[in-house]
This record gives sequence, structure tokens and C-alpha cells, in this order.
Amino acid sequence: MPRVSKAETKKNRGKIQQASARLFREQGFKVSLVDVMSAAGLTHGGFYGHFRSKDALMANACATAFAESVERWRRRIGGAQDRQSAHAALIEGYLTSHNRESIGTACPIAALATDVAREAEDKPVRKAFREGLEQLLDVLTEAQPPAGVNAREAALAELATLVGAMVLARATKGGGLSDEFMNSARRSLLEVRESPPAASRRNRGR
Amino acid sequence: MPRVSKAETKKNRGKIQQASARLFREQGFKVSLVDVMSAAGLTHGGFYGHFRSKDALMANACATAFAESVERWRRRIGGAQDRQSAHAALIEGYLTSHNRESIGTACPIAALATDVAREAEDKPVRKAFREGLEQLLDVLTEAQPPAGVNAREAALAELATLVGAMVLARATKGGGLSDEFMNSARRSLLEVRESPPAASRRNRGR
DNA sequence: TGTACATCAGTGAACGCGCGTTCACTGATGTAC
DNA sequence: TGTACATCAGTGAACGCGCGTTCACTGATGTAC
Repeated sequence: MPRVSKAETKKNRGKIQQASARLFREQGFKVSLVDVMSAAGLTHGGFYGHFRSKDALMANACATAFAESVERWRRRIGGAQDRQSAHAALIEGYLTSHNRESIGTACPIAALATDVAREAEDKPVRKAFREGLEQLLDVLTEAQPPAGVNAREAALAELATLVGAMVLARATKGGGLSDEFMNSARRSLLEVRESPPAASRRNRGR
Repeated sequence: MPRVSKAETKKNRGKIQQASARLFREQGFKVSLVDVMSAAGLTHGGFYGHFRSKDALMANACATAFAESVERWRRRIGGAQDRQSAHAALIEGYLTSHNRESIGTACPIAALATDVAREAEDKPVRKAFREGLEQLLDVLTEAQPPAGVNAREAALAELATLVGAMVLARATKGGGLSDEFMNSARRSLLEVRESPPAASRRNRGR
């Protein structure tokens, strides 16, 4: 069993990344290395052949999870006709019950932001998280309808609403409150910017 | 040292509640009972004279933290002249750098929602969290300016934005992004509902 | 009010368990000839 | 292409440590007389 081919080793590293990206999102960074390695189909002793420490894995798992999400978000706005529908696609794609249940494959911000906030500021996971977050923020900024003066400013507030609604929907899962959060947030985000703005409504008699 | 008076016992219980409400918010439920008891000025063995289990303490700490917050929110809207300024007082009181730093005494939703979501649905902490959240939601609903059709619906989306912005501001603390989240969320929440609505702006020539 | 004693709040050692990390070992892989 | 052997990816036991929970013990408190 020991001494596996280079291709196999690379595959094993990928399995550890995938397993940790999923398990950390699902259960937080408290997941043990034994559990991560076991989910990757390996024994725990080999871990340090792939990563320097658990801290390093946490950062790597963050980057892996964000890469997935960025790709998914880009695919969503890529399939839209204009910015308005790209914007709606991101919001409607985010606030789904599927994302609420499948924490291990969904947004790393909603899953890990609180855990990251508790890590010391010099830990590598904080940098990986910030960089990934900036990328998702860029996608959301690009998808802002042109009405707003400052697209980044609007995207920042929207991201807060999206993440907050998802976190609250998960914490209240099991009661009606959970759906209420997702529906209210979705309506609030779509109505404000997507309905004809007041200025043009004033001109509708023209 | 052992066998303390009944008044002292009650005080000790209060110290455990305060210590756990603070430490759980700061570091999550992973804080050990040794650390909680030590922060309360006691040794760990005596814990089970006050609470049945760590699960019971988690629920109790949640309730304690929410009680504090509800009182604070009610005080804020109580000091306001009308609903519009009560609404602004809640938002401006929430999105402060003081609340961002002082996690142990700030909003239990922003501090614990993700941890609560990871607990099994039959754990007592989930019920305590849901009940506390409903109370804060009620205060925010009462403070909604009368413009909106559905005050609860508006409050749900606003709470998502508030909690999301705080969670994101904490996770990105140390960079400029952190302030950006708080400022964007504050402006977004105040401008939408507090600026004169389009209808009345159209009538300003009257 | 004073005395005798049962109660029980808090102590600290101990329990079985799981954690992150280290390390001697194994044997298939990859390389040098 | 075939052979000999050094390399090193993965294994599993072990390390010191901290966890939630239990429990025998202590001695001041609270009560019965």
C-alpha cells in the first residue's frame, strides 16, 4: 500500500482538499484531521506529507471552496442576457433551499465567516478568506444594474443581505422563520433595484 | 470553602451565566467548561450542581445573551421620538465598530447563528436561539417606519443585512473591507426607507 | 438564644476519549546503469 | 529492455494534552431542638 505513484499522490491531495472544503463548511474548523483524512480515503498519519499543518489546510480548503463558488457565480452571470438578469440570477441562485441544506458545497462565506472571524489575524486562513471574498464581491459588483451610482457599494450591502439571510435561514431551519428570511431577502434585493427607479417613473408621462 | 450560602450560590450561578454568555459569543460553543467555570471564579467540578449538561448551559447562555440584547434594543427605540428615528437608532446602534470588536457583549445572532445552525435540531440551544431571535425581530418590526406595506417582511430583510454586515465586517477585520461592509449596509438600510419616498418627492412642488 | 448535627455547594482527582503532531516502518515506485 | 536499489507516500502506534462528566470528600451553612 505505501509508496503510491506521483499521479496517485496528486489525486490523494485533491481528495484531501475536496474533503476538507466540504467538511469544514459543514461542521466548522473543529473537524479533526482524522475525519478529513478518513473522508479522503486515507489514514491520518499521511496528512503531513501533503500539508504543513492544520492551519495550512484550513487556508487551502477556503481557497478551494471559493474557487468553486467563483466559477459557479461566473457561470450564472455568463448565461444571462443583460446585467439586470445577471443580477437576478445571482440572487435567485443563492437564496435557494438547496443551498440552505447543502452547506458543504454552498457559499463558503455563509459557512465559515464566523469561524474565520475567531481565528487570529495572522493565520493564513484569514488571507485566503479575504481574497476569496473579494473575488465573489467583484462578480456581484459586475452584475449590478447600471442604475446605482456606486456598484461596489451596492454589492457590499447586497452581499451582507445574502449572507445574513442564508446564515439566519440555517440557524432557524425547521420552523417557518427559515423560509421567511430567504423570501424577504430575495424580494427586498430584487424589488429595490430591479423595479423601475423613481426617476424614470416620474417621467413615464413623457 | 465548600458549602456556600444560598445567596452566594445564586450569585455563582449568575456568574456562570454571564461568563458563558460572553465566552460562547467570543469563541463559540467550543469553549470548555473548565474555561467557563474558571472565568466565573470557580472550579470545574461544581458545574453540574448548577446545570444538567453543557447543552443546557449553551441554551441558557443564549437566553441570557438575548435578554441583554432585547433590553438594549428596547431602550434604544424607547428613547426615540417617532418610529423613523427609532428605526435609525437601531441601525446606527448596531453597525458600530464597538459592536464589531466587543463580540462577547454584542448581538448573539451575529456571534452564534452559524454555531447554532450546526447543532442538531432537537438540541435545547436551537429553541433558545429561535425564541430570542423572534424577540429581536419583534423590536425591529415595531420600529419600522409606516411607509412599508409589511413591517415584518421589511424587518426580516433588514435583520439579514444587519447580521450579514456584522459577520462580514468581523471576518474581514484588519483591512478596509471591514468598514466598507458596515458603511454600505448602514447607508443602504437608512436610505431606502428613510429618504422621502418617490411618491412624496413627486409632490414636493405642492 | 445556644447547641448539635444533617445537608449540600464547591473541590480536585479520576474516567475514557479524541485531538494535532511525530516518527519508525513498509514496500511499490521511479531511476541509474 | 532488464535489473538493482534508493526514494518516499502512506501506515499505524505513540506523544502530551485537553475535553465532558463523575464522584468521594470537605466543612460552612442551615435547621431542629
